[in-house]
Formats: sequence, C-alpha cells, structure tokens
Amino acid sequence: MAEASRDQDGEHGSIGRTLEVIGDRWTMLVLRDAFRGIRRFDHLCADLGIARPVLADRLRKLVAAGLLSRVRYQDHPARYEYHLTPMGIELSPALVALMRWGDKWLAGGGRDVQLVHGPCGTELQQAFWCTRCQTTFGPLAIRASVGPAPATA
Amino acid sequence: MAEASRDQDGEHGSIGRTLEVIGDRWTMLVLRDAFRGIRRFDHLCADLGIARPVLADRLRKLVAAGLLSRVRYQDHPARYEYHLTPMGIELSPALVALMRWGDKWLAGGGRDVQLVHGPCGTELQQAFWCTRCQTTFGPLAIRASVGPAPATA
DNA sequence: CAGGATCCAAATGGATACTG
DNA sequence: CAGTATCCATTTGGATCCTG
Repeated sequence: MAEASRDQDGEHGSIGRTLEVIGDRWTMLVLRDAFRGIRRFDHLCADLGIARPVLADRLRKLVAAGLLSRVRYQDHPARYEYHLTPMGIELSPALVALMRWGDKWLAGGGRDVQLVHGPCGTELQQAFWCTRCQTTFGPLAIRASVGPAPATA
Repeated sequence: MAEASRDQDGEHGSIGRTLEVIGDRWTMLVLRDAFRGIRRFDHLCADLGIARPVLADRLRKLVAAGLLSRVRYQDHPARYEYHLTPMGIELSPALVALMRWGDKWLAGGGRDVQLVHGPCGTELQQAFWCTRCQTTFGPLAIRASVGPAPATA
C-alpha cells in the first residue's frame, strides 16, 4: 500500500539519487573518516561511536555502491580495510562544501573558518586535492589548521 | 542509558554539526525545492510526496535553524510561504556539488552532465549564482538544460 | 490552503554476545 | 581484529482525519 509512495527513489533527480547513497545519519561521517585516513573497522567504530552492526552495514553498502573498496592488508587471519575509490574521492567537493558551511553558520559565533592545507598553506575551497602539492590529502591536515588563515604566509 | 552514546551531536566536527541540520532523508530535498522556487506547503507536499506532518516538522526545524524564513504572503486567512535565508542560500555550493556528483556517478552510464545556466549558457560549477547574469536562479533552469554541454557555444 | 492530532507500521540504531 | 547474530528500544514516516 506504500509502494506507490516509495517514488522518492530516484524520482527526485540527482540530489535524490545521491541522498540514497550517502543520505543517512552515518554514511557521510564514515566517508569523512575515510578521508582522514581511518580505514579499519574497529578504528572507525571507536572514532565514530557507531554500533558495530550499523557500521558493517554502511561499509557493505558503500562498497556495493562503489565509493569504498575492501582491500586485504594482511593474510593469515585475513584482514581488510576500506579505501576510497575515485568515485568516493570525488565526493570531496561536496564534503568540503558541507564543512565550510557548518564552520561558517554552525559554530556558535560568526566564526568564518578557513580551510587550509597545513603543509603548504593553500586555502581549500573545493576539495582535498591541493593544486600546489598535486596530491590529495586527508582532512587531518585541515583539522590541524582550522582557524584563521595564516597571514599571507 | 543511551545518553552517554548520544555524543554524535556536535562531536563530529563541522560535518557532524551540518548533518544534524540537513542530514536526514527529506531536508535536502525540501531545500532543493526551495531553490527551485517551490515555497508553499501544499506545493512542497505534492512535489515531494512527503507526508504532511513530516513536512511540517522539517519546515519548522529549518525555520528554527535559520535556513528558511516563514513569510506571510496573504492576510485574510493568514498564509505563509518559506523563503531561503542567506544561510540557506549559502548551502547551494554543497547542493550543486552533490548534484554534480550524482549526475556523474549515479546516472547509469558514464553520463557526465554539465550544469548550465539556461539563459546565458555559463556552466555552473559551484552554486546557483551566475557570475555572468549577476543573479541567483533556481535549479529549474539547470534541469531544463541538463545534458551534454553546448558545443563551445 | 496550511497545518495539527492520532495512530500505527516499518526502518533504524544500539547493546551484547558470539565466531573465525 | 573484523565482523555476524539476536533482540529490543526508539525514531521515523505515512495515512487519515480534523480545524482555522
């Protein structure tokens, strides 16, 4: 009886389709951690404070969707970790846009944080790809330099 | 008993805070419709196929959060509509980033859609603000021109 | 037209314990 | 360490009806 109203699946354009993949309470956070270099199950679990079955489910879905790949990093007891694929990496502009918006409007004050790539000082507007260093880098560098931009250093 | 684990509120950085405001199944869609110029309750309800109480709840939260403002547009039976505030408008880069990502990766093929401002042909990378026309415009213009970019027009 | 009130079905999430 | 299996509490969402 609710089948007719389940039309939100894909019926809402690109945004709708996108939200079906990353539009839940945890997925974006898992992805953000992936950008930060957190790739193992228990580490993610601890960092996010997410329930294990929920994390397992999100990882499975992200792998199925193609945003993450499950790569074995050890053999004897087979162990896996999750790496961002190009598809996942390309979500970074959206992630950064969301971060910047949150920094500007949700901090409590009028705090207009600049996102800066620690190593080279280049301000980040779009993504985690630094045109000066020609590498992608994790938000750890960003987090480390959150605050007012270094004075024209 | 679950209070100790409710730490995800604001504990996950800008992204976490942002997701608390717009990170649910409907909010982004409501916002997208606002960008498209859909501002009345029943219109939103019909366009999204969202349940009325849910829509009412989202609108209330969005107004409380400062993304939307409730403006009266008629007096006798007082009628209201919802307008994007500057705070809401500034979410457009994120919205566009999400759209572009969805267009690129979720269309089914390798379809690399260009978002173009219909009236002037300028490709949209960031937001609904067109630097050539010096106006913001709704995604209706985008939707109307979804497809391959006009050949170097 | 713009909601509020109710009620209920279903999805979600967490805690805990168990396994390879 | 990396999950899976249960079980249960809470939340969410939808349908329907009512009101100004």
